[in-house]
Amino acid sequence: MLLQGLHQDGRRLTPQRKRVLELFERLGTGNHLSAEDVHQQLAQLEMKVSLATVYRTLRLLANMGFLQELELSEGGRRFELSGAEHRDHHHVVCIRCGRTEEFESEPVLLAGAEAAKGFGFKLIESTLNVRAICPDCQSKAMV
Amino acid sequence: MLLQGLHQDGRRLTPQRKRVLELFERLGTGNHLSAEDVHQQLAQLEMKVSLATVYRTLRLLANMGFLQELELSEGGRRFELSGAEHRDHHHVVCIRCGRTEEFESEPVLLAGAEAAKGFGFKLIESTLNVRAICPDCQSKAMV
DNA sequence: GTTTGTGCAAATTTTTTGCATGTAG
DNA sequence: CTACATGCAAAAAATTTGCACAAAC
Repeated sequence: MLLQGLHQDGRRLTPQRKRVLELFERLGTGNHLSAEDVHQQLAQLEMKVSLATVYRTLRLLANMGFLQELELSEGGRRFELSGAEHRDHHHVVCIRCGRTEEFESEPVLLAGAEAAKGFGFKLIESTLNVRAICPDCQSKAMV
Repeated sequence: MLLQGLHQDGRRLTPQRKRVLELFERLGTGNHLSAEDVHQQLAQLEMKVSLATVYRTLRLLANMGFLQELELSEGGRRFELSGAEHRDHHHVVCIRCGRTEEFESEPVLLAGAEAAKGFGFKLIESTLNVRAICPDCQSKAMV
């Protein structure tokens, strides 16, 4: 899968690229790694990859859709494996307590795909973020 | 509003903080500014604020909820005004160059509202984030 | 063999911080 | 008055890049 994607664009499958992707797969979804994290984790596994290459590889894998770039809070961008579970799922988040519920919606995906197409963009994925207040927080006193 | 929020935490309303927030309000929707952008725009308006203070202020305003940090752009974080006047518009973001297009979609809003309702949440706003690759970046080499 | 990729170190870009001075409350 | 905030410049992070060498195809 990685191999085909690479060859399709005249790119090469190197040990470094395999290592980076394998690291994410080994950790599973839900792990948010910065470039520095990836570099250090690989070093600990005796599979050194230079930091510059980590950066280049993260960008490559994200562009190819294997990884997903996340919102960066403090200190750098983070990436996670884009697994089926987290793809195209949407979130309802309580802005008070952070409680999060997930849902799916075909119309939303469709709208996202059409919007991308309308601007000439190549779609990767779309996520709807609904900011709301959960039942518990609604019944609590306003601050 | 800004004043109250600040005083509540023992903070002060300075001209600099007012200027940064006013800049976002003046530009209105559809503006995703990096710290550097804010700094330059204010300079052009003869309302200089040091870059260090811009960074400090963006973080403050985002924490207070006046600004919202956006996901996914190369070369720095971006902020936009959050609030009733500018809610419910969606973004198509190029994951490589950060180019962002906005759009609206009734079905998306509907889906968000229904999802919130389904979980018993009280809706505040919803934003669809579409990750994609823009035409320019599709044609550029990746290394 | 080509052509692409890597490592290294240096260069850039982005963000934070220490400190003296200024100022809102 | 007295915290808190600003500006400046320097420091620290984060990311990119030039180039010689290595290696995938």
